[in-house]
Amino acid sequence: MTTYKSDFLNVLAARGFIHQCSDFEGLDAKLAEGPQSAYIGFDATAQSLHVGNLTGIMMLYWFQQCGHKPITLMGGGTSKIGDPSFKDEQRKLLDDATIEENMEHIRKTCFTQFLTYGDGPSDALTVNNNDWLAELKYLDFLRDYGRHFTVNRMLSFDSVKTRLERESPLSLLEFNYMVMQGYDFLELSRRFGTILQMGGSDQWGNMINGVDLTHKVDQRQLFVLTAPLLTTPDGKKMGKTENGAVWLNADMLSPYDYYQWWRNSDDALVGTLLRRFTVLPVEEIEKLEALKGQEINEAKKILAFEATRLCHGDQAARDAEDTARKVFEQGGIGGDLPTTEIEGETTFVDIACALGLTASKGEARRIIQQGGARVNSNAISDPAYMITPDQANADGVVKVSTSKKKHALVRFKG
RNA sequence: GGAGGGGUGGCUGAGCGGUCAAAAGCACCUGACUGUAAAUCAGGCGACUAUGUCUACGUAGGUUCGAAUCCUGCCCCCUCCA
Repeated sequence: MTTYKSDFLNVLAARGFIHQCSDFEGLDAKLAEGPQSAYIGFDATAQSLHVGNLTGIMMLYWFQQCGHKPITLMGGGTSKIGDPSFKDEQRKLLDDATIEENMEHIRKTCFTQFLTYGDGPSDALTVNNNDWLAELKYLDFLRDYGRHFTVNRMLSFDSVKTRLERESPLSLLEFNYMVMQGYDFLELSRRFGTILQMGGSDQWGNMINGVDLTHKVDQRQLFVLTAPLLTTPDGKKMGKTENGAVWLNADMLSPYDYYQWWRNSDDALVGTLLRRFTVLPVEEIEKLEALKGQEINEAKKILAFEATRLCHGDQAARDAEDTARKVFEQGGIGGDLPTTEIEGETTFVDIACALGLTASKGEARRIIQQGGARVNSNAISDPAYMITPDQANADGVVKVSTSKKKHALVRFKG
């Protein structure tokens, strides 16, 4: 493995974050000189970020750990456009209020868990690109910056090509996304002396535009660094659960579910995930990923615990781990399981639906027929099965399950 | 503005008057095998007050005993022409 002069690149290399860089030597030299600032852009299209964004957050985390200043750029302005990269369809446009609300929520619930914000030299900073994008004058912008972008080149990016090949319309608005993103980098370099933009490898095209633009306009050298996209061994994108994205915000995905998501990762990925999403020393990770067969479960437990700890804190991680152990290793009940209170008896079908274990009553019935339904760990087969107070344990709780992995609790009032 | 093609379930994509809640594939769900993994295999996959009812094939109407399928208006997309 190549050894760099800068701590940051060494850490990133050791932890599998490096895919491409516009200029390794140049960047390495800059970083070795002293504290620098780098940024990553985040969409404000939802109330929370998800594991897909976690690679970027971890890069900023290490950047800060190495004494540099990370900047989280919220795409308040660009979210009004929507990144068309590799998408088939035009995205829905969001209104300003929603974007504003999303940004605030993301900053509070996601970033502050991983980064230290403040005014110090290596404290993190959040900026909103709407601050400068919203004020651009169309004609001035075209004359000053538009002339540096050739359509010939813009058309050559893969992100655009997919759209064109599918004969799926790409509006001028969306086509401008990469121009805006390029301009962001220029703006940050002017405002904060930012020299580096990081991101996933799919962002390479968008990112490199900022380097070119700044070089042409300000004659300054900036850098981009991309991380390999996280994929399953068969090449699919990672980051989905049965209910959608793996959110970082506890309101949208409970720490227990978050823990479980990591706990269930693919064997082949455990090493990669440990490197990327925990802060355990690399030597320790090497030992863990050497485990074979069944033993690899131990590595997964550590992965799940550490990843949950980073995102939700020590206590939440312990609780999640505790619940998982009780439920899966002892066939019992844990406090982190979703719970609902009812009065009197109800059908299994109704309660499974109310708890969100199934999407509809029909699905609940189907699961009973298929043998996935359990009450207090005993399989049931009657579609009209009733949950009654006398099934409750000493704590007044009944466990209902709709598969081997989906459990919830029902508590009786009184 | 003109000519032609097209809009079908989460996606791809068949159907082109009844047997269509709509083929097939992907995705997803449950089970079996395992190790809370992968692969494989079996089954499932609109909703509900459930042998029935309701909603669904861009949208609004019409023809018909009966329409995703035929007709008309409107909206949107693609290709070409002006």
